Amino acid sequence: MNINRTSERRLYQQVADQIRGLIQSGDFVLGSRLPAERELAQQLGVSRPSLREALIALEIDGTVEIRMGSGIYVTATVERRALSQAATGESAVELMEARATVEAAVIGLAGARFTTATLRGLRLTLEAMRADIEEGRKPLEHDRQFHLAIAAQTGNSVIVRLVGELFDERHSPISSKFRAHFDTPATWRHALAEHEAILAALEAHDVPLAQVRMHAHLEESKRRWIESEPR
Amino acid sequence: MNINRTSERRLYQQVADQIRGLIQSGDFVLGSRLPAERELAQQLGVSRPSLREALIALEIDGTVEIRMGSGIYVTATVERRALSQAATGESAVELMEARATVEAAVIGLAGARFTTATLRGLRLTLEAMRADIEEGRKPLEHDRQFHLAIAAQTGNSVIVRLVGELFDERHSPISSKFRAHFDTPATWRHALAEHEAILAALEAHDVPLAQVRMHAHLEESKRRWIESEPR
DNA sequence: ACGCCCCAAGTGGTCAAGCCAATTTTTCCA
DNA sequence: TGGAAAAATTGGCTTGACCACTTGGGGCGT
Repeated sequence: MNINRTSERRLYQQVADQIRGLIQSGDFVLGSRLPAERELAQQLGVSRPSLREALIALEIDGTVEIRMGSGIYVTATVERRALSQAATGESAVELMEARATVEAAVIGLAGARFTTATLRGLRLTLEAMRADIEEGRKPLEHDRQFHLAIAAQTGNSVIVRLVGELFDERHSPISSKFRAHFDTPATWRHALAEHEAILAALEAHDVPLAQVRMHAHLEESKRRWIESEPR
Repeated sequence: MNINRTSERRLYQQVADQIRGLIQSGDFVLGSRLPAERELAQQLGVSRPSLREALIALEIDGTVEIRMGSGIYVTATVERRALSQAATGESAVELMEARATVEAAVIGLAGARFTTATLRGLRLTLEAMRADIEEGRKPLEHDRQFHLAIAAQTGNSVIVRLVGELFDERHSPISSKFRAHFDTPATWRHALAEHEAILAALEAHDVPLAQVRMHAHLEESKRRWIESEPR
């Protein structure tokens, strides 16, 4: 049907999205049973193992429930999940503003506690981030490590957990899935430059400047994220 | 290896958990490449298609990154997620210090946005809190309402959620169980007086003073909590 | 006529084997 | 010694087969 074999996305992702689209359009109704695997695979023009991979993705995100011997049942619709998100009223804007507020306060608390050794650790994290970018890898892990290392300087594991959770909400694979081209080497390079500016302020022991720069970094990250939202 | 073929869980879920366990135990290191699909399938005693289904689950939850022709790379560890869930590793001290940090930042953001009407609403909340105390009721709900009303002035529902979650952790039934006599009318009256001081600063439109007083309030609340800890 | 049991068909679960495409490594030649 | 090409290794996807569970229909007994 509509599988783009030249796409960089994995086939299971395309097939899963296609099924979500069929559910959203009403072709597959909430609570109803989908066509059997063999038939659905044929309809979508893929093999049964590939369809099964797509169904796993749909099972994980709660769209379908799979019952051996019985069938595949629609348990959630894209609209319902969108509604659920709308009900909490949380958006990317609010998440990033919350992060900016929290992490600016955190770096304010942590800023005076950095030593030469811990600053050096931050430096190494940024160098690892740079190496990731240059070698074509997503520097997500080292990005996260940078934010958590700053939070860790507070010596407060609740703060570390909060910063980690907020970071993960920003980067959850499920939320990122809807933004095909968001994180590019160019955007990662911007993020790295902003991290460098934060580190420079910490190295200068200028905590207020570090706060301003952390806040600016997260505002910029918000802007990059929002600009990539499909409209 | 350790696949339970009588288990009701799907094979891919068991295999995915097994791989998470290997990552957590250090057999597979963050950033490193896993054994190739064919080898890993053999090691775990499952077929390659079954392993691939497990890898999809791990890709979706961010544990691994899969690169065609290159390999499967560990991008997240279970330890970090375990750390994220650690309630036992966190103390009352850390929770209250985290609250102080976050809520001082929040009132800094919210402070300039109060109007006469919203300040009046805060006043009514404090009067309800006083009535609770005088009538022998725990003013917990109005205490919470006071903190959330301030957070609500930011217009950011993520911030409201964070403040609410941190408040609830402070007052969760499980954590409160260990402190049979912590909250007394005397301690509540102290808390109320501190809330009054915060409100006075907001009424004077003195946001920095409101921040200092919110911070002091939560430090005092920490002290009251810790003094009641059984030793 | 209704209820129960058994069997067959239809369903998902897992596997083996093969081939294609991308990446990495090794080898060969200039 | 370095670069290019070939080979090996990697993941991606397919075909086909068999196993296990569920459901529905038919037949038999009360």
